[in-house]
Amino acid sequence: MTQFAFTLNATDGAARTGVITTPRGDIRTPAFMPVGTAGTVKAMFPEDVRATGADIILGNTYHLMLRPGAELVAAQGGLHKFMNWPRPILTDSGGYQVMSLSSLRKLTEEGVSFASHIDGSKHMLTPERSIEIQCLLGADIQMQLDECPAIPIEHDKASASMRLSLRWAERSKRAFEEKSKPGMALFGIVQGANYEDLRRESLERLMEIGFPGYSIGGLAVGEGRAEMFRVLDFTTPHMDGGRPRYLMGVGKPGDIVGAVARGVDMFDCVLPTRAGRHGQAWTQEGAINITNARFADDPEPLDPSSDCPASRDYSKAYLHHLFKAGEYLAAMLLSWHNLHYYQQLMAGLRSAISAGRLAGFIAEFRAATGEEVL
RNA sequence: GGAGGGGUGGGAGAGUGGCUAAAUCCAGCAGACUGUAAAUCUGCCCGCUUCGGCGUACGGUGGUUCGAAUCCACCCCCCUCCA
Repeated sequence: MTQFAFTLNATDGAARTGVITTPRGDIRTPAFMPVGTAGTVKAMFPEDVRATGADIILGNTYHLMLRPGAELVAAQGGLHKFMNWPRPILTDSGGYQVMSLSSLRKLTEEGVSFASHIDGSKHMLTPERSIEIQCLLGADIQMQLDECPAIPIEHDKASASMRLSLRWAERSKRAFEEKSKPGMALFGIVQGANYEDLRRESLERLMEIGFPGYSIGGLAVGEGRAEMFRVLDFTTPHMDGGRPRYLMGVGKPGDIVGAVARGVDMFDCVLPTRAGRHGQAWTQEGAINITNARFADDPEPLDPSSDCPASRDYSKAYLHHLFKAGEYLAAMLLSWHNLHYYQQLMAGLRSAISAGRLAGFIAEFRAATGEEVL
């Protein structure tokens, strides 16, 4: 049986391209992973997600725990079968909800106690329970439970939070060794806000514990692009070069390009789907909002040269109309287009790194989109 | 012809003497969204503005009053019922 493994194929400066192999299929890196929190990449059919070029998608421990329940998903044959996505799935541990649902939870050494945002019922998420749920779901790549604090945060608070996440990393690994099946992988998550000493301490301790991949958490949480890149600059050079590096929750296209240049291999973000549902589309010329009045009579598609039907076969005027009319197809087409744009961007990055021309690729990206990649 | 009801900002529709440039919803115009409580949220939405304000406004005209979308008179228009 295929085990979890990471193979580097080429590097260009700090940037790398390679393949993560898993029993459910390969993941080409740098990889963008669409987010399918509640067992669906919103407004997308799984086959269309695949057609955009996605090798792996995300699921979420907290949301699937509440509804429909991890045991139910397991009884239905696991998340892959349940949602008809046979390829790799990475699950977040619920750590992000520690931040996004901070008003609905209590944090203790033991874990996080959530009051369900759906019905108020109480749910205790410990590192052990989070891993148990991720194993019940059948996630191929799992995340340790962590605390994801927003930036800015004082050094002493960031330090205490990071050390809690480290203790949870150890507990998560023990639970994973007990519950997981062959071929599954557990990633540790580097925390420490925007403090170099804390990021270094977190990383060194995690590498002592030992994981098959390392996530960088707690970024894109209010610090801004330049500060995020500054944190990456003093973090990725110290990471295990033989393991995949996953920048959690990132990001905008320019964020991804800059992070790839700094040696990150994996990304996930709700932006292409969420912003797509809200009318924002990324194009070769940068981001546009299709609901703007200027597109009402624009007969051009988002990208006539694309091989994505959503980008190629529908005019901006039609997409504009669908949004104005509140039609479901509006969200579907723009989610599809954006996911395709992101996957094309990743494919472009991979081939540029393979060819040793990443700098040129970035220069072209900056010139075309006006994005500051720094 | 008679009786009754009503005319408020692009639309619907509150408001019956000062707290009203006028609730609320919709439409419109922009913006935001980063390990998804999001098909969501925020701002603008009479004109001008140096964003502090200023000027005009609730069918029309004329009154009452310190003050009127709100009270009075007449006129115009719409709806319902009766003939």
